Amino acid sequence: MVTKGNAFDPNCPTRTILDRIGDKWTVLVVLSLRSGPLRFTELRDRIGQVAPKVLTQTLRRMERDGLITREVYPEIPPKVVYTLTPMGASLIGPISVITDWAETHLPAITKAQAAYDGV
Amino acid sequence: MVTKGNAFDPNCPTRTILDRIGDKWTVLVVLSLRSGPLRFTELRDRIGQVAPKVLTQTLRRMERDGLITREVYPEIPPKVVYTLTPMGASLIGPISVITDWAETHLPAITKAQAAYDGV
DNA sequence: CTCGACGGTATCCATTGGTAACTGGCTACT
DNA sequence: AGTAGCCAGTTACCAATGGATACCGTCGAG
Repeated sequence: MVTKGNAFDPNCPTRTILDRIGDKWTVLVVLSLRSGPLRFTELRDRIGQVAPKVLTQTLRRMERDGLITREVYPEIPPKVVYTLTPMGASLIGPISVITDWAETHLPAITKAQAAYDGV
Repeated sequence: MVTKGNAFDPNCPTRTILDRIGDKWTVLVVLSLRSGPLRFTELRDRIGQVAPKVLTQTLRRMERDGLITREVYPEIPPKVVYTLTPMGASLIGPISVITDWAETHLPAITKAQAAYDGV
């Protein structure tokens, strides 16, 4: 019944992960780093409208979770390079499944919303 | 190739969906309704520590998105039944991919966190 | 001597997530 | 008669989070 590693358990493993996946920027960082390491500002530019504070938070959390590595080159001007770890890269597949679903169903969702709001 | 329906576009379809998937309770609702329709309190009990206000918000949003249907029986005491739509049910697959990933990698993540915090 | 590159902080405000208490109509118990 | 309880929420309120804007230090270039 229900799930194995039970999503309904407050201490549930899955919840922890979903909080990451669901995070607005984590997914974008993973996709951005897919084709190779990037520096802070490169990520910033690539992702778009993300505040530096928020990007920093996201990257720190991802580093803590072992999804990316952060390498600092003590040069001037500073250089920091972010790279996907193998575990981080392994997220690309699952993420793609979700984005595919999203692209497939978005028209239906938009339609449903319009219908609901119209009523 | 980056994405098609580009996740970096602020008006991106994928972002809209990820906001739902990432929502703390939506996933739990989908999984709860997987095996059949449920009433409000049944959902509440099944999911656990969710405040009624928050559950209501979640359900309304899901209804608007066309993921569930809400049927009201004007009885006393009231009866409201929530059911997955076909579109809602089609989310089970993608969600499972994520939860599988989560269960597989959780040990590694926990370890990474411990290592990071230890430093 | 001022400017810009880089990788961030500091400060502040708005939105959201969440808690606790209450509603209303009816029935069942005492 | 009074009281308690069921269901499906709502209301009022508070804390945490997300995000915009501005600023920092160090250095070389002009």
